[in-house]
Amino acid sequence: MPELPEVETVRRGLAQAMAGQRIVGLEVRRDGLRFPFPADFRQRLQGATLERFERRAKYILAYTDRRDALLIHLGMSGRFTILPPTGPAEGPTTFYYNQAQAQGSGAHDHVVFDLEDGTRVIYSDPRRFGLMDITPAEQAREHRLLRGIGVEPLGDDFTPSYLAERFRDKKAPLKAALLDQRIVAGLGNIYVCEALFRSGLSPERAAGSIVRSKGASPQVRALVANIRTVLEDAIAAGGSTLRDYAQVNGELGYFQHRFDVYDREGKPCPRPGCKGAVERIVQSGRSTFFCRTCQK
DNA sequence: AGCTCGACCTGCACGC
DNA sequence: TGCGTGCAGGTCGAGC
Repeated sequence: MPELPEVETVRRGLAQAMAGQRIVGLEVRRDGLRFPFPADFRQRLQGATLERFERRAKYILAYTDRRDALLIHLGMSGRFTILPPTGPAEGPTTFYYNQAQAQGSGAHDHVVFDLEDGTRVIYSDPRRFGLMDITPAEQAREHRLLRGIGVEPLGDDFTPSYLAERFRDKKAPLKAALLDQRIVAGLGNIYVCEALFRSGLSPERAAGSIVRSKGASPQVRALVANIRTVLEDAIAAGGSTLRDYAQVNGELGYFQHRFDVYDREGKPCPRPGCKGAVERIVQSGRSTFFCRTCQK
């Protein structure tokens, strides 16, 4: 699922449902996801109050009143489902989580949080590429998985001169360079394709080739601007969808979004006046979608 | 040092 | 219907 905009949408949804609340029950149904859960994982979270939710790259950091941070990555297929209490309409202490039953499955529900107000939050992840870890809050941003990650593309440090510096002399194709989390944090396969399309840049082109000897070229500037807007647009779409969608079935993360090129192989190029078609190629083992006519 | 690729998992869409 | 194949929004670490 998740690239930066989806993770940000999930972060906001979790904060809305969980911040300020105590975890009164925590069920951990397997040994781990991508990595084993720490031995004291459950003990450190059970009874703790969740204070605030941050995002770094595609990671979510949930800080507790015990000076811990719960580190979460959704991998490819991680999802959170929020089930508001539907009781106690039918009884003083009974809460019905019938939405979960309506959705069936549950086979991949790995971690279940029960909060003091009766909300239940379920993490499910069929492929189990996601991860959760618990770490002291002060060191959370220096966690081994976060150390070395590049700048936030929506932050002040993501500038044309930064990108030019990191791309200079780089022979890897633009596609691979933008997927490299050590350079820019949070881009994934979809938004790299989309940002390159908006910029009119070929994903096959060497990253260093858009850098002028002096520094940031117009192409670098355009790419930086387009990366920002493609992410902001997606967050806006997720945010607007979040309200309705989360009310319908409690799920956070996926939302309806139109892409210009991603997963549109063979379709006409959406650029007005362009006669080209969207092409699919494979770069470092992953699909790239682009229009050869307008992306140079 | 920089880059590519396999590995980690399950589910789903497709063609035969 | 069943089976094999290829594909999926990520990323770590081995190996060139």
